[in-house]
Amino acid sequence: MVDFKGLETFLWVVALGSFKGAAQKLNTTQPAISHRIAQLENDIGFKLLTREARNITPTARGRQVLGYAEKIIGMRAEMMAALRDVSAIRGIVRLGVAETIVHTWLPDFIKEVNRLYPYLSLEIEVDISPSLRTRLLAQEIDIAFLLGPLTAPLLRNRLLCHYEVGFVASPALKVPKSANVHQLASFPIITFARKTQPYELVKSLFNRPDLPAIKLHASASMATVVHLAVEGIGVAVIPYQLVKEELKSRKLELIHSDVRMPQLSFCASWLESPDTMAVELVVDIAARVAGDKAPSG
Amino acid sequence: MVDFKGLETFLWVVALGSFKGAAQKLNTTQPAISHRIAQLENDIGFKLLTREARNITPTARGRQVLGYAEKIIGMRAEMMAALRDVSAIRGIVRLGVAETIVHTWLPDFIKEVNRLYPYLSLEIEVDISPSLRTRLLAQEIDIAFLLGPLTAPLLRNRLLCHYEVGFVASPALKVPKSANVHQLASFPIITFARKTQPYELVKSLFNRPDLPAIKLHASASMATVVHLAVEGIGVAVIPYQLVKEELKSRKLELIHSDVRMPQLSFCASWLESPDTMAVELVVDIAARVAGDKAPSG
DNA sequence: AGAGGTTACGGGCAGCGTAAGGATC
DNA sequence: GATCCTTACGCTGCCCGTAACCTCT
Repeated sequence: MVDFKGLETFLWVVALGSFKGAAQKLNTTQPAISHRIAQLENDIGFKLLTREARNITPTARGRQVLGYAEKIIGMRAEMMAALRDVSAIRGIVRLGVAETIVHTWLPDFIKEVNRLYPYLSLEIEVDISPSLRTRLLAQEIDIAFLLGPLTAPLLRNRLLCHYEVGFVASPALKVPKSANVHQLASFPIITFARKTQPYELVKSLFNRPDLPAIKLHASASMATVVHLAVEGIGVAVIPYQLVKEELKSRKLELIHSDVRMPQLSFCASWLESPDTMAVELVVDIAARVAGDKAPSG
Repeated sequence: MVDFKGLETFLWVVALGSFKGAAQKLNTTQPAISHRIAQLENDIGFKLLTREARNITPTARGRQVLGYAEKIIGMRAEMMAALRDVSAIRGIVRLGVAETIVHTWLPDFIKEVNRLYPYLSLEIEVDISPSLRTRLLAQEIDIAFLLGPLTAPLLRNRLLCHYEVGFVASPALKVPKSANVHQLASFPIITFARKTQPYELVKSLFNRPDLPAIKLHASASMATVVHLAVEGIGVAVIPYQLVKEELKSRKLELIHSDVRMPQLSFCASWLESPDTMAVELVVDIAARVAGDKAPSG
């Protein structure tokens, strides 16, 4: 079957008037050009070139093919150019982000978007996942990076990263390194804001008949959660990723426990619509950056 | 580099919504499709398909590529169709032919033209080569099949066939089977019309001080030449091809001689001009038919 | 004799098909 | 468990480059 290589070779042979010239232009050998043209002529079913000594000209059929070949090759070039034309990706994308992400890979993500699509602006707002969901469905934001995936009609999701959640506490708090649920329940628990997935999870985990009522501190600010934990106010339930520094500097330490905490999965979510080009490209970048930073953990 | 196969595969995967479907459609295996898409995505530099379970849809970039791919594949199909569209080859081609050809492969040629290009009409006139040349340059005919090649600016030639020329005579004439130039010169010589290449050739061959003046009969009609020879009027100088039948039925016989007769080369000649499509196609057929009929002899 | 196109031949690599793997319903 | 895409692997066949050949100036 006729292929791009054959057409391109044909174009150059005609343009340069010689096989040898085309061979140089295309960084190959004369026999290769000869072979490609022969193959093209076979595929098409007609001789395309008259090989009179020192004078290669296209035949009637060749001239006809020439026109099409130019269009076809041009179309491919145009396609590649259009795909790579970052200036075509412009405008504003309104992005809602859960705070965890702000503290992990959001800065890298923003840099990458600005690098790849300098004509694209990001408007970023940070909120808890449930709020983001509402704002997304109200079309007040274009994308949300939140705890997901969300289920709603026309809503598309893309998994971005998972974070392991666990108990951390200041060494000053003297929590046993390996604590069962009863031991943990005796400390105040500090975690995300009310209505968030982790908050509800923690609540349900400790809401057992055999456990005393626990003190549950909730904060919409991650920094506050960390700060309270470092100050020894209680045990924080938080993705490890957010307290890497504190763990390293021994301001906080990991508490092993028999409480099984599921991972937190973060998704990009957006509304399906005819032109979500910019949105999808932004999601692509998010997926890549998030994957690079935290390859599933 | 992006190739037709990749684009075509992509089109079918999107159209059918599955790799498996595309594999069946394209008579190959699912892994092959998977590989081609992966390759295409590599070449283009973006993911083109979202592989969510049971739901394959193009990405933003994929939709963009889709449009180009359709155009490109369509263009190729259009090209192939146009090249094969015999109804596009229509009109009248005025053809001038030397009589020798009329008696050899012209009927086959006409049949072939009519078969391949039923919408094309041939207007044929028969004349001696010098007249054809004049008429060609005057643009009164579009192509000439004549003794050539011709040299004139803008004139293009294509070799069609060669004919061996020799002496033939009726057995009744009692010409020695092997005759030297002196013996031959004692008989009347019958050949082509005045001003033609063979006539001039014969004249020059026998125009020697050591030879008597010869009787040279010239006829613009080949049939007349043959008839005169069969009737024993003289020795004919004629392409063997034209008297195959007479040689077989012993009405004429070959005379071997020390006179070296060069071959007659017949060419198609036509005037270069922007649209010589039909003309060139006709020449192609002539070259093929002449080659088949008389592969250089 | 030299330039340029074609043909012949051997090697490397891409692409295919089979088969196993993995994910989702 | 079934379905469908992906990955692994061995193989075939194509395409390329080297070299010899042919043709025309």
